[in-house]
Amino acid sequence: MPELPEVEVVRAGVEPAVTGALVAGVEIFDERSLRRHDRRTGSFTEQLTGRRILGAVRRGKFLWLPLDSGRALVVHLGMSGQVLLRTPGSAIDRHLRIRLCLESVSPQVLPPTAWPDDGAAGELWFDFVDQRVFGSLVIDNMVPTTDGAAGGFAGSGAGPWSALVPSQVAHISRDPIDPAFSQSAFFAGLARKKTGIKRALLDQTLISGIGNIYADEALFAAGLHYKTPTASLSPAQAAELLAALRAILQRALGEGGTSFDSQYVNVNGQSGYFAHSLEVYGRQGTPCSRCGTTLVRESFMNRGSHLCPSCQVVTS
DNA sequence: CGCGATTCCTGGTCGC
DNA sequence: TGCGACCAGGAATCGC
Repeated sequence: MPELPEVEVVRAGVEPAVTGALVAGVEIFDERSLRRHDRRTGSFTEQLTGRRILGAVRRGKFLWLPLDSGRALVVHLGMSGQVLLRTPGSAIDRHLRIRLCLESVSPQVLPPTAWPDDGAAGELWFDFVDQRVFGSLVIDNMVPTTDGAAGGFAGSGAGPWSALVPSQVAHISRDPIDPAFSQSAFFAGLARKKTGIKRALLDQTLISGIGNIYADEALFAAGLHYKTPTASLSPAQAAELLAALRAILQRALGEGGTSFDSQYVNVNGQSGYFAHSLEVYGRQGTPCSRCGTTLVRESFMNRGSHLCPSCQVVTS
């Protein structure tokens, strides 16, 4: 389940390989991965073929590649999406949905597993692989950010596209490790909403990049029950929750993200290690690391919520 | 207007 | 052993 750390691993992996590359061709193996593309502005293939990629940017779980046309290729991994960089001639993945054929890529910026060892220098496959087809690729127009800051995290890249964001991403809030994230707006939003804290964390409009795994982990770290009304949080509790979110996202990022199986991998097909560091997610039936109480898994919002019934109780 | 339920989708797993 | 039911969940959309 790719969340912010997993998407950032993908962004950092593709950035050096795609920046400056020319899209020489597009192969569509499954139209469902283009479900969110608005065809009224032109076909996906027409708007991508012949364009040059200028960088790789991420906000929350959304990734986009600005194009020299002024638009951007927006990538969302959904539940099971992967981006794999491959040398032409590699075996076809079972769940390959869309392939971009890239040209004029300097061999020295390719990941080691994509180094060409024959006459294919400068050519690279950008494979969008997605088993459950919840992810999507779209070509979108760019709009200015409301605060004038960068649209998202772009690594070492910058350009005229920096203070722009794809229109399909504009309604998503900044994520908590974005330098332009507004703490005051986050706290004000918590005070204004009339809903439970986990629902607010998963709703990407107040804060972005958080999914089911890191929501459960952060709520455990902050000692909060998932149903705690957002408006009931004290300033100290809200600050502690935000600090917990940042700490967990940064730690997961440092470990290459969370992988349970081959469903989430980096652009070279390798798994991250954060699954070993999870305190509550998937650990129902085992003792809480803080108090020893048996952890439980409850059904909430049609998904699992993992928590310690002693450390995490509704306070109001 | 905003919250919360529904929908999209596949493959692994479980029970009969 | 085989087959059907069920579960995992990000985010747009719809209904109330």
